[in-house]
Amino acid sequence: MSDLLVRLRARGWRLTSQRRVVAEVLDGDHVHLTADEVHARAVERLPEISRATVYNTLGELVTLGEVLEVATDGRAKRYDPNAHHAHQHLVCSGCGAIRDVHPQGDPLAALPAAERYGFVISGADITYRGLCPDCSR
Amino acid sequence: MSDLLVRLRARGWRLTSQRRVVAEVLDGDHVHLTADEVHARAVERLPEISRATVYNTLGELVTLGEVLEVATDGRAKRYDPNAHHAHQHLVCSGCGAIRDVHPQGDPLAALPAAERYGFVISGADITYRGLCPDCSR
DNA sequence: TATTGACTTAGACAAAGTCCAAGTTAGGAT
DNA sequence: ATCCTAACTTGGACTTTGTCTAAGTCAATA
Ligand SMILES: [Mn+2]
Ligand SMILES: [Mn+2]
Ligand SMILES: [Zn+2]
Ligand SMILES: [Zn+2]
Repeated sequence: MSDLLVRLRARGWRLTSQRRVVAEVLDGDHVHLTADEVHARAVERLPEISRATVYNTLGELVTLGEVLEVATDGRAKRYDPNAHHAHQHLVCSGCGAIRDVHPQGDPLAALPAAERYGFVISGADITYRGLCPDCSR
Repeated sequence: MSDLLVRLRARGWRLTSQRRVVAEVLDGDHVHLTADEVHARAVERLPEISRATVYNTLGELVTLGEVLEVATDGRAKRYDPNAHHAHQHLVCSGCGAIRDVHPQGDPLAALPAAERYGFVISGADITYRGLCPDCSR
């Protein structure tokens, strides 16, 4: 059983086949699937799984901090299992490919107090945009 | 007539009452309205204006580079008339308020070549997140 | 003021996501 | 091992956000 499922069990989650399959589909690096993509892959392993359950499970994983929601374009949200390692995203404007990146330094340092409008700032999300090797040829 | 309408006229646009109203609604600083918000305000001035025209006009303004599309959350896109002055955004996680901010330095400098995966990078969008003075009380 | 192609409109359609009542089941209790 | 039940899942209705089209309107030129 994956570390994720162990943590979920420890939080009182029932380990249903549906939740196992969603967790399996989200395993890996540079994974940024939409809810419908998660559903399509889950259906391959568990044909009767419903869209509602995929949305429910993804939402619960986000609430628990096990998965990040990433909005890279104006389209569907993407779900990112790499939640325990702070990172930013590099997105191809041609094909939509997404890579995890780790810029140097603290992005908050670039924002002077005079530009903070009295906000208590908690973080910054950076989306680098460009063309991947395939799309720039 | 506003500078924007002059520029549109110079590009061969017909200056319809609908387009004037959309341009008026988008005037101002820190303006980041959704398409439906633009429509609601436009209807106050021109009751018969349709949703389709608001979407069409916003899309045209974006194509012409007169308005920016901003996706700060996973919800509706926001339309930003401050397109001729590069800037980033500070968003309140409580109420959704958005401020334009101007961080120092070049955000691309923080991304080492080893983290670029062969992409030709064209820019970076930064969303600072936090709580506004009202929401942090 | 007549003409006409650009523009606008209402509403159908689509994509992404939420919600609910009814049925199923994981896991603790016996 | 079986029972029990709160937690979970399901299909489908519904909502929000956005796109598209056919038919009607009108801004700009002559
Ligand atoms: Mn990621
Ligand atoms: Mn802005
Ligand atoms: Zn690409
Ligand atoms: Zn606020």
